[in-house]
Amino acid sequence: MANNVTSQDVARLAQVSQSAVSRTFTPGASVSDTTRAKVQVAAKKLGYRPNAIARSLITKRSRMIGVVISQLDNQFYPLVLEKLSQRLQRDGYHVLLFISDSRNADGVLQEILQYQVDGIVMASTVLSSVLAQDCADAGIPVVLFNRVTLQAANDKHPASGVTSDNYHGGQLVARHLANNGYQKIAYIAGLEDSSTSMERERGFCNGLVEQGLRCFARGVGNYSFEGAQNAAHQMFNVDPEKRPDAVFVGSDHMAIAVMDVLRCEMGLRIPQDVAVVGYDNVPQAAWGAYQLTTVEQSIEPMIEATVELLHEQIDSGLSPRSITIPCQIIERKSVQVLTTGAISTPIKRVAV
Amino acid sequence: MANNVTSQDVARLAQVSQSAVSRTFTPGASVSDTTRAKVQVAAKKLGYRPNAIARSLITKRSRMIGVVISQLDNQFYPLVLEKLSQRLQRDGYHVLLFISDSRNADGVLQEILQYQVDGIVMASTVLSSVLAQDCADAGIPVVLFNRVTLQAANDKHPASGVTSDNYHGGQLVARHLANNGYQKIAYIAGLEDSSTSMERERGFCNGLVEQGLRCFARGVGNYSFEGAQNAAHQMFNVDPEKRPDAVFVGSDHMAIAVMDVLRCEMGLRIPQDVAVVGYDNVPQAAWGAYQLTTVEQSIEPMIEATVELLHEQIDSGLSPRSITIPCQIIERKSVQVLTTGAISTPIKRVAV
DNA sequence: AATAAATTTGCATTCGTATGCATAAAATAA
DNA sequence: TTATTTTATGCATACGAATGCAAATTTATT
Repeated sequence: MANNVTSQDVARLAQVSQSAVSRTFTPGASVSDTTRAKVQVAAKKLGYRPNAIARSLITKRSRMIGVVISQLDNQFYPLVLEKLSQRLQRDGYHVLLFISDSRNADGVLQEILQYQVDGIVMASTVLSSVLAQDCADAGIPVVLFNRVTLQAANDKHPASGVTSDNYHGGQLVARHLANNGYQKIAYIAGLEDSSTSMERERGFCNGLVEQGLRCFARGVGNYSFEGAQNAAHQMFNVDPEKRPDAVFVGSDHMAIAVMDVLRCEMGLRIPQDVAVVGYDNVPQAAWGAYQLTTVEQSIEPMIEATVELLHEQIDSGLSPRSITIPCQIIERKSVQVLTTGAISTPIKRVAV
Repeated sequence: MANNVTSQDVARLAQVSQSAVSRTFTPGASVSDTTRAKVQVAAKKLGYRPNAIARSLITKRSRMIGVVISQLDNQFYPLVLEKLSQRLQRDGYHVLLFISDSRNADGVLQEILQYQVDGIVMASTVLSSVLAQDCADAGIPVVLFNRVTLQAANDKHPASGVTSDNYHGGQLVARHLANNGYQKIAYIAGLEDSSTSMERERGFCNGLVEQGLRCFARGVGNYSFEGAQNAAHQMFNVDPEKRPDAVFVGSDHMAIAVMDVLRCEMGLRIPQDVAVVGYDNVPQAAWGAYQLTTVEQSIEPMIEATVELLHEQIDSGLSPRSITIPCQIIERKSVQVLTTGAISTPIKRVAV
């Protein structure tokens, strides 16, 4: 923080008032061309750079958005962060980053609030929704990214939210697997209490029922690599006939862990022995070694919606609302596709 | 930015002066226990939260560190960001994030400077070192992460830097491959003008010479997935005898792209037909499908050094300096290891 | 109990910029 | 040319917290 030259200094050199300097750097303010020119010359000569801190103090706008995120090991989130940051930069906002972690969550969020951020994006499944509530109560616009507030009871200050259509995504997977003849279809959940995982599972199970099936087995991976490995072990370390012939995993990140366990540790072939479907469509899902069929969560429209909601609340003072982004299945090679034309009723799949 | 209650409000309610309120929230300031208690009660009642913006204005310390980063698709960088952010949070600093991208780099960096950050960490290979110079000239401590300033000429304001021992890393790879009997050893570079890629290549080539070999082929992947795929195509789409039997790739991210091309598109086996070695040791390198032998860049010590350098410059006003972190080879299964005991001279490897 | 020393406290000012208000200058209309 | 409107400019103040200084209070010393 070593920028010493102030608008006063520039004013002195340019022989104008400090107001004039301020006005040349404030878009839309009233300054004559001659004055502006004088100021700009002086400013350049001194290397003047307006002090955003001082500006924030008086305008009560910091032009900073607090972004709370975690699980950066799941490639989906770095990508979100990248796009979101670039998108906000385009609008002249900057990202004050906070990597959440169950321990310090509360404390550091308080610190973020001290920085008078104009809004907050919470893209952390781990974070309790109580914190989101705190911010909303403090009058700061909050947008939940990829998650949803659970408690509808205390709806005095609800938060905005953007999610993909998790229910429908799960449903699509159920149909896809059932339509391709799989019968013993399992689910590996993410975090038990996360809205994403719950919705995906609900859509998935209902989808199965719709196809005359039911969920054959269920594990929990907590959205972590290790969690998914454990779940895979538990689920597949059983008699072959009690083993699922397909598994829907709550995120690509976990699905890849599952595939590694299945192939490298248990010698199973994908998709011949087991089909695997993920969720997110992270770049790794397309990698040659995995070729994972998955449900795409389109980052761009989700970001776009997030920024729109932020603006609605910051600039227009509108009420919070939720936006759901449609999703679609991306078919790759981790599911074996029946070639016998259109199928209406499930067909018994036999060992290959 | 909707926190309306100020230290004045608290002072009024607690029946003390504004100074007293300020002092209760300033560690080490002189306040009696009774006053502090009164203030804390009032503050809690009003939901008071000190305004970090106002504080920064007067203390001339924003407690924000600007972090400039790019290539978040390469898992190494999200991990760096995560660790760095958490480490800075521990010290009461916050991260103002800037995703760089060749186009807007200059403009947005100026904006970051306006926010009076106390220091800047540049972890973007893409960014021109001119910008680093600009910051240093502005008197703001800069630490280059995983790169080094090229121009030693204008050493009036050098920047600090943290790198792994890239030269030695390259050398280790050369020895490892040569010692295991590989003879036609190639290199796929990252960005041609990045210090990391240059140093790794220099160490690698010298290491080969040391073993009586020379670099058999060379490609450029620019640290991108697509770049690496192209480089692999060019390098391996040739007569089998003109094909390398081992390739050192400038980053794991690229190495994985190369492996996919080699295996899925060209039907080559790793390590039987071609050995592959990467750099970084990202989590994916350990994934079952890749099992990539690589050079580890230890993130933790690199972050630790980065924070140390920042503190040196911010708090103690010391001069910039550079720190090099040692690295080591992590052996996995993408290189075939000779089992014939210790080897002093290169041994001709025959087709398996 | 009286004095000296140490600790609290409040007053007033400061940080760097934005902005309402009144005045001065320029542009337009009569 | 004069009157009227429009546009520029500077002055003074505000934003919210931190801090040097002096006065007031408490504590320690004799």
